[in-house]
Amino acid sequence: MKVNRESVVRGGLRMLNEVGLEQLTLRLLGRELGVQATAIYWHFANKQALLDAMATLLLAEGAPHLLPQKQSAEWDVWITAFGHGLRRALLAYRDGARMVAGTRLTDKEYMRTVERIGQRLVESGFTTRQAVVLLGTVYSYTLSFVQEEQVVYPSPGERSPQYDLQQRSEWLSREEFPLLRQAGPILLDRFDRRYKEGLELILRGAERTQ
Amino acid sequence: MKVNRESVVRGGLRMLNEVGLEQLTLRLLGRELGVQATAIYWHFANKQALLDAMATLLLAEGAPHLLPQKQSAEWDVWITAFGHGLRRALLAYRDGARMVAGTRLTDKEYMRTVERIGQRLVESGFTTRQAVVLLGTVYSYTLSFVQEEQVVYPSPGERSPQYDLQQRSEWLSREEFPLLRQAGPILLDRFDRRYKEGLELILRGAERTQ
DNA sequence: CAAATTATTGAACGATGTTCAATATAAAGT
DNA sequence: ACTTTATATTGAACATCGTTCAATAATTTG
Repeated sequence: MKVNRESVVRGGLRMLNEVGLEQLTLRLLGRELGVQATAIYWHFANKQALLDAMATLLLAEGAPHLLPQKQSAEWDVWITAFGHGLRRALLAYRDGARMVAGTRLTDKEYMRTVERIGQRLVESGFTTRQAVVLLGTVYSYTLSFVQEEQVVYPSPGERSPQYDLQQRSEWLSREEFPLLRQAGPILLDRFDRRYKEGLELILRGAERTQ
Repeated sequence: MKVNRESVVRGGLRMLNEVGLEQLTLRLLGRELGVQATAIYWHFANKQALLDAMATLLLAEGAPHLLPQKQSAEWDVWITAFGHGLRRALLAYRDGARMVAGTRLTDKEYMRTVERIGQRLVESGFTTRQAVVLLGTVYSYTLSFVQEEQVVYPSPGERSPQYDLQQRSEWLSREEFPLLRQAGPILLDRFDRRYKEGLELILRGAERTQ
């Protein structure tokens, strides 16, 4: 078999979804591609470089969904689309958020999109600094949120048995942790809803600087 | 030499600061403690359990600084103290944020503090859900922010040569990325300032729900 | 002082990322 | 068509890692 940079990256993402980041080894990927593991080193300097490329492709694939339907939309619609689009892109692959968190981007596809959103913010009256801070805050929030989310839901829909709600409730005594006890369902269920609410918090904060 | 759970955890954090998460091996830690690596397995089921304990201690050490000076302070002062205190705790150890991001807490010390802050929020008029969402958003934002920060500054004060500002500017052409080009200094310098501004964004958003 | 518990050792295992010379495959030059 | 060069893959090997486990030491208990 013969491979190239792109087929290795795509195979990497395919295997990532099947076995997760921890179990994604070069030997496994080689077998998937019908090639020895060492052949990958012809296309990538090391495993980290491959992970960088995988993260870059993940974001590039998601980039189109980071923009709102109507280009004429208000700036807050742009930010909302950015946040939800980014989350969706990260959720598209198992351990997507953890992978992206540890990588350096090597591609400009995603950057072009961020540039557009930033420029839209500046058009709306934000200073460059305010726009960068706002985008950075949404990015950080989203990346970390999805990292947590993917610990509870390794693959979309299938919940890890590690995070049992019942068990958590028993561990936190009613007397000492009345609030955190109620927090369980909020933190571990309905991630969609909580993500939206956190994003709205940032959004409403930005409304006041704009 | 004889060790116990605590001396292993403290030694682990000491070595973490010296060599970073990647280079922190059980053999190295064993040598530091004057013991074979396998002796650690008497005190911890596996490496992840040790990392969990290390993360737990990191947060427990930082817990006192998550509270404001005056208990009578307004709720926004409590949130600010929580954010900055958490960031400070994560920065206290090399790769602190990355370590905490991948662990499950096993101790209640940190939780007690979060419980208090949450209760303070409820006293101030937030619903339980609003308080949990607010705290969760600040937590996510901070964890991810510091993860980025620690890539650029692996140890406090010493900047990684990987993230050269000059180099970044050259990579991003002036025509295509006018905004992201200006974003460089904002994103890679003065992390203190940018963190504060991002936190204020969340804070001001919360003011409107309260 | 003996028995039982607690803790450490040292050898070993399987797996991983990575290196490197040898070799095969494809492209380019004559 | 044949040779040369560039591109890509192989297979063996290495060092290191987390981890297991029986043997042994150190400590506590009866």
